[in-house]
Amino acid sequence: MKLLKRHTDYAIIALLVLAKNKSKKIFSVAELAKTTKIPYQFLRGILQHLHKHKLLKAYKGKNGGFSLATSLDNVSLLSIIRIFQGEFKLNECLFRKMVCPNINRCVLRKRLKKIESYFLEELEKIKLGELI
Amino acid sequence: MKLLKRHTDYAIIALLVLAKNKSKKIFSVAELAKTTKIPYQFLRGILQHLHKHKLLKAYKGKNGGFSLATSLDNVSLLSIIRIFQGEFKLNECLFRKMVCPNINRCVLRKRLKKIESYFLEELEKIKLGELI
DNA sequence: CAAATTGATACTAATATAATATCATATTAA
DNA sequence: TTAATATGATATTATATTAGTATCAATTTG
Repeated sequence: MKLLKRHTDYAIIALLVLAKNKSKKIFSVAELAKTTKIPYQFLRGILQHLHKHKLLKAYKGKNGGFSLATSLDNVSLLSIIRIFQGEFKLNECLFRKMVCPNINRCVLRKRLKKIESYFLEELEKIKLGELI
Repeated sequence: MKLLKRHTDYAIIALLVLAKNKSKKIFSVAELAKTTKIPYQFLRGILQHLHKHKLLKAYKGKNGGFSLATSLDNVSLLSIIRIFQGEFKLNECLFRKMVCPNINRCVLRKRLKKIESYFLEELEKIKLGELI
């Protein structure tokens, strides 16, 4: 079972290309699609998402495109995952409340929550800046 | 993003019912489906899977059914997840080798592998026996 | 004003998950 | 012995998620 979706993968690849070419600054989707070999329309959607989440600046019109809005040292792997995959939920459908009528007391839920928390903390620690 | 599939959930529910009714021992799929409200055919497939993986004994013919093949103290949450979901893969499609031509040296992969390992170890520690 | 670019959104395709149906085989009890 | 009742195996269908495409509107710039 894959824990990372293609969206997440592509987003990181695109962000790293932007970070590696600081001199150029603004890339159009077409340029990025070409250098990364990510399907143009798909990549467009991804970059628009990153823009909505303030990770990219967008420039409309001729010679427009996207540029990094922040240093990747401040951007965690987890933050990208969250944008494209939402939260990881480990105890989501377990038992559908049959076993644990009282959620607060349920030992299992607590343990799962703890595992989940560690997982998220570690993914938060990984910054994209380290990958350039 | 849900990390547990319905199969896993249902499997655990069924196993717990079997463990809670030690006196009865053998349950048919029909009985289990009724008490757990899990769709009959779906549950059948799940129990057949658990049988294949030696967690259940199967009895064909009239008055047949399934019984626990082992104490749930020996059965981890992870083992059930593995049966129905396969392995969790955290670094599966990350970068499609663009960033890391040398897998062995890649720092990111090592870190992801470590997170993954902790995750699996903790899920292995949780035994279904504790949930009865 | 024309060309190039993103914004928004609707659509299609592929894959994975969930659920159902059915025929074959084995067992048991009347 | 045989009819009823189970599971074994497997094929099929339905639904949801993920992946990818298309398009029109709005904006910018030369």
